[in-house]
Amino acid sequence: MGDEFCSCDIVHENVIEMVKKKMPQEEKLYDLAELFKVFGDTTRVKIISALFEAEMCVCDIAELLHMTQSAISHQLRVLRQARLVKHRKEGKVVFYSLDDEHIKAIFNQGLEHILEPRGFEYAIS
Amino acid sequence: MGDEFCSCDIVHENVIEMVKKKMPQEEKLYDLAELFKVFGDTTRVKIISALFEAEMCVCDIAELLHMTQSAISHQLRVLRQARLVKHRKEGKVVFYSLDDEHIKAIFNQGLEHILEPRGFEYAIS
DNA sequence: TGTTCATATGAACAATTGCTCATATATTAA
DNA sequence: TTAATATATGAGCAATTGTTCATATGAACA
Repeated sequence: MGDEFCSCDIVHENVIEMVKKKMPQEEKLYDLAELFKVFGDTTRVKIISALFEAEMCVCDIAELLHMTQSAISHQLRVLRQARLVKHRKEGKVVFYSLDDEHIKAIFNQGLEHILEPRGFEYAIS
Repeated sequence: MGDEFCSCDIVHENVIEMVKKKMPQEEKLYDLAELFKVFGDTTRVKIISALFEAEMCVCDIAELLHMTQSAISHQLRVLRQARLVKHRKEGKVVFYSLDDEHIKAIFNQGLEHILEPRGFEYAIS
């Protein structure tokens, strides 16, 4: 009532209060969204999927995905900043690999969801 | 060598071939990225986090998050299309709730990752 | 029927994002 | 040092995204 965000009168104040108390800190939810954002790009998912199988250098990944070295390097930077990949230098060549087991877990959970026999369509038309 | 995407000579063909064979279908990876993309927005994460606690109507969510009814409604549409939320009508009021258990799983995996005592910073600066 | 109200939706706009291109950095070898 | 090469990075641009605003839809009720 008289609220500046919603003109509705039907507001369940008790529910809102309860949820407000139970919800994680705003900052935590922000960080969570930032993490998922990193996974929310086809190129990055492909890179992660590739590194899931083997350590690879920038050049290998570019060739594998048929993309430019620059594009791959830019995305690897994002993955590095999110600490999802590690890198190891060997002369001029930089080898990338997955940083930890969490990625596999998150990744596989997502895959299960996708593969569920429910006729999903993520068309954001 | 002579590749159109990378000017490097150091390409590990055997690794690339191996990875290429093992990687999931391109389409699956695309769908996976689309799923994560839905989780990759603060507003949507907040909505999911709220519905994690209780079923709520559009108006409740708008008030809880201090956002307009329109903004919330638009985001609920995205969540609906990704089949992450269900809705139930009761007169003029539409109640939303989480669609299934997978969300909790994916969500919590992400939180664990975030909460790991490693000094994470997802600053995409 | 017409009015009220909860929600949905289309258009427009600003902010963000992912790529390309050019160039910088860093390492190796001559 | 200079040349060659693997990777990194900044600027610019097109495409995408999230919000606002105005309006449409649909349900309850006088």
